[in-house]
Amino acid sequence: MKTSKKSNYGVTVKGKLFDTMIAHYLINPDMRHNMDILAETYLKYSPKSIETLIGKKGKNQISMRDVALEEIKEYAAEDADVTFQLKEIFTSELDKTETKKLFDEIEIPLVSVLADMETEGIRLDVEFLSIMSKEMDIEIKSLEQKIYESAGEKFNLASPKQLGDILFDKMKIGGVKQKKTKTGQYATGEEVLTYLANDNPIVKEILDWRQMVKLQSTYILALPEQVDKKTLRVHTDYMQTVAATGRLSSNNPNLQNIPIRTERGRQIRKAFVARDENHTLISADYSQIELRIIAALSGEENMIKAFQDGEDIHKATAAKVFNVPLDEVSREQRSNAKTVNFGIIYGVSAFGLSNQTSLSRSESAALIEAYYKTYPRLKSYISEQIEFAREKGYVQTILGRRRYLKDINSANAVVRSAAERNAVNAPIQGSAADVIKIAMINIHKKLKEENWKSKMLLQVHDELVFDVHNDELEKIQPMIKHEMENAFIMSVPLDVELGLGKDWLEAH
DNA sequence: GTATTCTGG
DNA sequence: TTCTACCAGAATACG
Repeated sequence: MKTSKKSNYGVTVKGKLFDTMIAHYLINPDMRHNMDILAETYLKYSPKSIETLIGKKGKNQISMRDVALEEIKEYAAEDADVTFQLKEIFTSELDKTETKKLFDEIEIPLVSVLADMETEGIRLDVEFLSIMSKEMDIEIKSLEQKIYESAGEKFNLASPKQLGDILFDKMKIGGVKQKKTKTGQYATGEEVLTYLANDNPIVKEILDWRQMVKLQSTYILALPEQVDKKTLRVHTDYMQTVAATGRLSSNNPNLQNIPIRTERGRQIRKAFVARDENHTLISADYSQIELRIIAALSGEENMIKAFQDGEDIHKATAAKVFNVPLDEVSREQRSNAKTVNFGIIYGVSAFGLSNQTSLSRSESAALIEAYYKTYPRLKSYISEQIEFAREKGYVQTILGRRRYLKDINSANAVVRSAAERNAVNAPIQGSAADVIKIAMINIHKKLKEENWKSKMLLQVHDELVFDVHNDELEKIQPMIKHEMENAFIMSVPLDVELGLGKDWLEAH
């Protein structure tokens, strides 16, 4: 959402909406959707660019309100004309691609839902982050000392190039043959360093340093700068036409990648708090939504039954694949089954699986074979998706959202395989996006029509975060759960887990 | 502007 | 024989 339905000047847009970017996003999500490109592509016409009026992006760019009316006139009229011409074309294209319903009933209603969420924003405990920042600074400085001492010199730790030269040319860590990036310098990514962590203590220190600097620069220092002066809250911008699968994306700031996986990182979530002492955050999370969708779409009875019986799906998978009783599944077996379950969604290969687990390539191949024996319909579903893509040139979600795969018949095996993985992944990821969008629209409607005080604040792909007035705490929980679990009925039940707390860490 | 790295689902 | 997981955004270095 670049433009919000409610402007900051008290004007509320009414009536039927049509948005050429959203329309084109449904017609072909992989392409660009800005008006200039659309006009060139569909009207063979290059409109007067906005930059000729306000200058290029940057500090010298002026505001449209400072441009003379006479100059604006031509631009504005052309803008309206081009938009209208595109609308005529896209209306028939939506019909042709059978995405009209998706447009009218999901994407367009979602516009005002997102506008309200963006306008609402979420409160940030700036004081908390400031304390965290000071503690982090001390740890970072101390690690830098240690690292420079071990390296025998000072250098720019943030430069992967300099770091690679120090570690591999000077210190000879891990022997002579080291992985290089495509530009020829040493690879120093997380994967490489973790592999070498036991060779020299400096490696672990660098990993720690990297993590802390990341947290400091991307979150702890950056988030407080994004607090709005008027509302004292952070207002993310949801992009509705960026992710080719149908997901939303979030920026300025991105609130869809706030840390959670490491202990140090997840502390940052304590900074996202309820609006005041009369409110509580509720986080509502779809449990395993993508696996449930692939189970339903494939009609794989063994997997469907596991979900219907409310089993731990990774454990249940392990029991079947390794042929052991449910209560004798080891931690490692469950972990490996979990990796394959996720791998299926991404288009698993023996190589990829062996990279993600401690298994060798042949063990991985054997595991995948046992997996398909357990869930035979999954294997045929994957083949059917690829076959569908080859014939039609696209795949689709449960709501008919399309993704075109131009490389599906490519002679280049690498390119073709990537398209085949997309043929499997896009309907799964995209259908999950469809489901949560339906839930968001329905919940937003209820909150408005029934005059709830509580607000929906955030969406993180399979999670919704609400700022709930304490008076409504008991009543809202079953409502949220019901709306999310019944957004789209399939042969597999959807399951939503709720959590509450004064901050996002406690709620999640 | 591109490459690398790392954060999330 | 090779070397790939799917979808994003942000910070930083470097040419």
